[in-house]
Amino acid sequence: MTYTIKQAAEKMNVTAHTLRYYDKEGLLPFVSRDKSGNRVFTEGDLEWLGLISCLKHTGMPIKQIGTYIQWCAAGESSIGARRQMLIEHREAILRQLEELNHNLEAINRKIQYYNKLVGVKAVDEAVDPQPVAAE
Amino acid sequence: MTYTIKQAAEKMNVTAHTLRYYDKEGLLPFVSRDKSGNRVFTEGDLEWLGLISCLKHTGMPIKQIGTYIQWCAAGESSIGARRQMLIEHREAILRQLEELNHNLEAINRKIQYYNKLVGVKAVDEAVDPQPVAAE
DNA sequence: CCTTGACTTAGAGTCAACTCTAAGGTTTAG
DNA sequence: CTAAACCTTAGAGTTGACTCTAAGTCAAGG
Repeated sequence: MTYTIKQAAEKMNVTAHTLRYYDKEGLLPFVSRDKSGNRVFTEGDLEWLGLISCLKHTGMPIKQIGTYIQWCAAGESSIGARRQMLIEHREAILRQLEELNHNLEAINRKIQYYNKLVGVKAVDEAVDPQPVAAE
Repeated sequence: MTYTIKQAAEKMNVTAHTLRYYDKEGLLPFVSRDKSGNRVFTEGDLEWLGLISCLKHTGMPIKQIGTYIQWCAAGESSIGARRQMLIEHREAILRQLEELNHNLEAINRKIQYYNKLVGVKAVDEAVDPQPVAAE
């Protein structure tokens, strides 16, 4: 079974415009065309889209995703480089997670502080209450 | 002890340009000026900057941070609204964390797959190895 | 045959968040 | 006294990632 650009876009939770933009940026070299020039997405292509979505949502810039995809298209000789890029990207994700958790704690403390002011009885999972900044 | 815009920017890991931009967007109503019109940052101001940084790094748009800060400046009557905003923001952070962890697992599987191809002996903490997409 | 609706392209427009420039003011060191 | 090194403003320019428009092609239904 294959998909039109609209159907593929729906499955990926983006617009057809966005998929065309990705194609223009070199992210979709694997997508083929039918006799009248329209893009045809296969199940395998949707897996590629899933990978792109994964990299995008972890903060990799479109250009770098393009580089990665081009490396994939270039074949086995690029496996070392691809592996290295993903390892560095994993480091970036771990730093994001750390920062996000740290900031979440600060927000939690602030909410706790507001809960006290407003007189709410321990509704949320609390950390020890100390405001991040004055006010 | 007080700080110039450059020193405050350094402490916050942004440029002085960025702090002026934040001021223009209404994020720094608390910062006062010296007799010749230059911004003077107090220790308390740096705490505010810390809060702004926290909200920014968890994905809150500048405009919304502006709204929050204006609410703070408006006094006690806005405590309920501020609390509500932070509670909703916490939900957004938790969703981000969930997605980030999910995508991290996919990246880990892909790295494991490359490790096998490249013949590396279990260097990293592995999840069960399955590639995200073909190739 | 003709309209409807999906697709195509090149290229322009939008938005957030900076990032920088120009032109000028003030304070300190030589 | 003046040059360096800060600061100020208004406003223009950049970047990344879309987002949309215009003009056109193509296949199916009435």
